[in-house]
Amino acid sequence: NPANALDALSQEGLSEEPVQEEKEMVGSGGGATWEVVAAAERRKKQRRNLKGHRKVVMDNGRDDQEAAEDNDDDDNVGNGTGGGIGERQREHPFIVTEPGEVARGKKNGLDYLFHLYEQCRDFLIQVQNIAKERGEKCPTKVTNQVFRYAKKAGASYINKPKMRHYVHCYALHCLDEEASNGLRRALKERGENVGAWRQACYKPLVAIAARQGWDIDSIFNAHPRLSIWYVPTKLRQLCHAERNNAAAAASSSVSAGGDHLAF
Amino acid sequence: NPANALDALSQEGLSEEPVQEEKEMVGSGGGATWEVVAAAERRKKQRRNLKGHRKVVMDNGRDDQEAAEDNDDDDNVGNGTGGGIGERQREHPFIVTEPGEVARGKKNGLDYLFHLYEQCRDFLIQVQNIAKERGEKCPTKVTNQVFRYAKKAGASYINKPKMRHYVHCYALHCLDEEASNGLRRALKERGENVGAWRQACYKPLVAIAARQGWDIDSIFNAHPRLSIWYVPTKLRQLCHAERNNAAAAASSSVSAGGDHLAF
DNA sequence: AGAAGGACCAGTGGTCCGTA
DNA sequence: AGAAGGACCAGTGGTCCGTA
Repeated sequence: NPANALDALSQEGLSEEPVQEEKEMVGSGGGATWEVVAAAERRKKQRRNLKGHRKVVMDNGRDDQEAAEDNDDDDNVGNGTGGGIGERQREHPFIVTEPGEVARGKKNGLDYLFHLYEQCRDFLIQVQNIAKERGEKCPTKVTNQVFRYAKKAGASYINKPKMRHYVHCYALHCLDEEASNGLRRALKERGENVGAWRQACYKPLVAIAARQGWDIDSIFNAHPRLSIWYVPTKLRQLCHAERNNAAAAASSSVSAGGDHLAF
Repeated sequence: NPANALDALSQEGLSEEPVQEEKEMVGSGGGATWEVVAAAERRKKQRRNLKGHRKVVMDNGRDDQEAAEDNDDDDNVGNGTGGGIGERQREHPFIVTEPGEVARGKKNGLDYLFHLYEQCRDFLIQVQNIAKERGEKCPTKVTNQVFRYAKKAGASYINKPKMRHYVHCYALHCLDEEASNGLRRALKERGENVGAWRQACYKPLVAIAARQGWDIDSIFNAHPRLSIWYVPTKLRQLCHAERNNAAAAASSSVSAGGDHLAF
């Protein structure tokens, strides 16, 4: 039985491919299935490399176009970026905290991270209400439109790349809070960084999917707070790869050991 | 009580706006609500006019890129474009036919139109099955991907603008086949063209929506064959406008005549 | 004049990679 | 080295308008 896709998570960077190529990939433990994905990825990268370097557009002034709509009430309940007006700092990085623990220093904790997901949900509900009033198409997910709305409403600390990056961590928090809490305590104790915690969140999620017929989409959709988030690509790929591994294991145990039972 | 939005359907081209501007608009019967939409539309048109004329790219040869995948079984059950190989004609135009009636001459009938919707559904199901097998995102609606798949599978007579154009006609056929059949017979008897029939399909649909709390999205979603189609913009707008009219009528009858009953 | 559909365009989902 | 997020890009939903 080859290394399964989950174990491959801890092997990133060990492939023959340049390290950069394998980032966020599911790993090659599954064999042919993942070669296809990896090949598509390579082609994409190549296309990109044919183009010039990224344009850099900086505008240090305020965007006056919608300044009037800004809402300066900062209901950022994490440590945020402090009170510096007009400094436009980044948010403080996350650290692994236990449930209930407040991050000290220029850091934000994981309860704060999960709180951001709840805030996005509130913004979605507002966007939905406006759409319904106007008789317009009503989003069922947290879309670009919702992120734009959040920004206009003053929640400049919410952005799409960040929220998408940690969706599966929030999923575990929603689907099995006990497991999520345990994982946080364990990773904190080991002194791991946020990236390691984030990686570690995949495994219990795939285990949940295994118990529910591998249908990660319906698992997301069945949970009221989770259903508004797109299933992350990598989580979907992991579930698929593991389902194939499980099926292969089952069928080989039938053809090898199963004979004794069947006849 | 001003002309309601549905009656306004038969008034297209009577507005003070240039005729072209009002095409596919809901009508101005509703007042302020529709002024906003019309204004947005005008701005859009203006933006477009600032740009140059459309580029014209013609390639009269075959697109060899995916010729190998072509499927020459023509299961077009309508009159289609006949057997001319490599002629690349358009489909014959639709005419208003009664249920069961086959169009004669270079025309296609409405049963054939509805059959195209069923074919799209079959193509969607195939795309969904492939996506599930591969563990990829699985579309729930007839998307660009499905139209592309249909074309590759040889159904070159299916295209997005056509299918979107008549979605609400198919909706009526799904939701109230009796009413749909009656409308077809009536419009045929009056010698109306397809455009007139298409316009006439809106009214009974809005009446259905009225009976179901004006929620056209949930009406579509509740029907297994209809749920795979996006609700057409104009139908959504008509339902919204009529809901507002109905609410206004109800509230004015409360404030005017309702007094007698309430006190 | 009525109709079919190639082609366009604004804004999407997805995430890379220059930045701090 | 680890992380936050501006910015990019391929492919979408929507439908106009040059064409037959």
